[in-house]
Amino acid sequence: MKTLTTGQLAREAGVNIETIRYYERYGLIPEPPRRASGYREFPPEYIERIHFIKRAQALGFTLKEISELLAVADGNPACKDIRKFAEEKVKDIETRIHYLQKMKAVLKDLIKKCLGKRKISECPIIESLSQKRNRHKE
Amino acid sequence: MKTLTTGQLAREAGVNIETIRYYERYGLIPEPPRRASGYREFPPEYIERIHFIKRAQALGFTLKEISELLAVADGNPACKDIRKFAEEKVKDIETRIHYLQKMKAVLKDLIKKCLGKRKISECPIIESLSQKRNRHKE
DNA sequence: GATAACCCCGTATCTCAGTACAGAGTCAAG
DNA sequence: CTTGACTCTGTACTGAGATACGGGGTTATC
Repeated sequence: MKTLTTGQLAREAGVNIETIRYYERYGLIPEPPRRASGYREFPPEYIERIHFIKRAQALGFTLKEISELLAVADGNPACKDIRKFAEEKVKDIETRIHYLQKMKAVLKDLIKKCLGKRKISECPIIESLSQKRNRHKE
Repeated sequence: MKTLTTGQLAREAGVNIETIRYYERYGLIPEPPRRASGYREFPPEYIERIHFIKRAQALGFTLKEISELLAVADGNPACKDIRKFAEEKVKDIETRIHYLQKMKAVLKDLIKKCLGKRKISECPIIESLSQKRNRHKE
C-alpha cells in the first residue's frame, strides 16, 4: 500500500487540506511518519478515519466527543473506563435515535396530511418532540 | 395561562436569556407581544419550542435547518414545498438513524469484548462506520 | 418612594471548527 | 537545473452560535 501526502489525503477524504493539519493538532488523527524533508506520509487508513469523524460530526457529536470515541476505538484507556464510556455513549445514541424516529414520524404524518388537504392547521411536530425526559445540558 | 418574561422563559427552557433574544432575531421564535413598557410576554408554548430547537441541534441540525423544520411545522410555506422538504428530511433522518445504529452496534461489541479480555487489540469502529455510500457534503 | 431585581437595546466578545495566508523549503517533469 | 505544483510552520482570520456588557428604563417589595 502506498502512503499519501497531506494534500492527497485531503482530496481522498473530501476535506480541506488545512482540516487534516487541524485534526492532527487536535489529536483526532495520530501524527504520521515523516520523510526526511518533513513531508507527512499517511497510511491510507486515515481516509476512513476522516470519514468517520465527518460522519460523527453530522450526527451531532463534537470533536471532543469524537476524540473520546476514537480513543475507545483505538483501545487507549484502561478497560474499565472504556466500558463505562462506551455504555454511556450507547445510551446517548439510543436517545438520539429515539428523537430522530419521532421527528421522522411527525414529518411522515405531515406528508400524508399534505396529500389531500391544502393547509396544515395545527402543528404536531413541536409537541411530539419536546417532552423533556432527558436533559441535554447534563 | 400566564405569560412569561424573557428571563422566566430562559429559566424554564434551561437556556441563557441572551439565547432567547438571539433566537428571536434569528427568526426561530416568532416575536411575542409586548407590554407598554416593551417587556416581552411569551406564551408558555415557547418553552416547548426552545426544547425542540435544542434537541434538534443535538441531533446535528443547524439553526438554518431547524428554522426550515419549524416553518414546515408552522405550516408556512406552500404545500408542495412542505412536502418536498419533508420528504428530503425524512431521508436525511433515515441516514442519520442508520449510522447511529452502526455506531451503537460497534460500541456494544466493544463492551462485550471488554467483558473477558483486558485489551482490545484491533479497532472495528472506524471500518464499520466509514464506508461511504452517502456523501455528506451534498 | 427607594431599592433590588428585573427588562430593554445595541454592540462587543467568546468558543468551536475550521480556512487562509505568508514566507520558505521540496519534488518531479521537461 | 529550472519551473510549477506541491509541502512545511506559524499566525491570522472567518462564520455559526451563542454570551457578555454597558447604559438606561421598569416592576414588585418593603
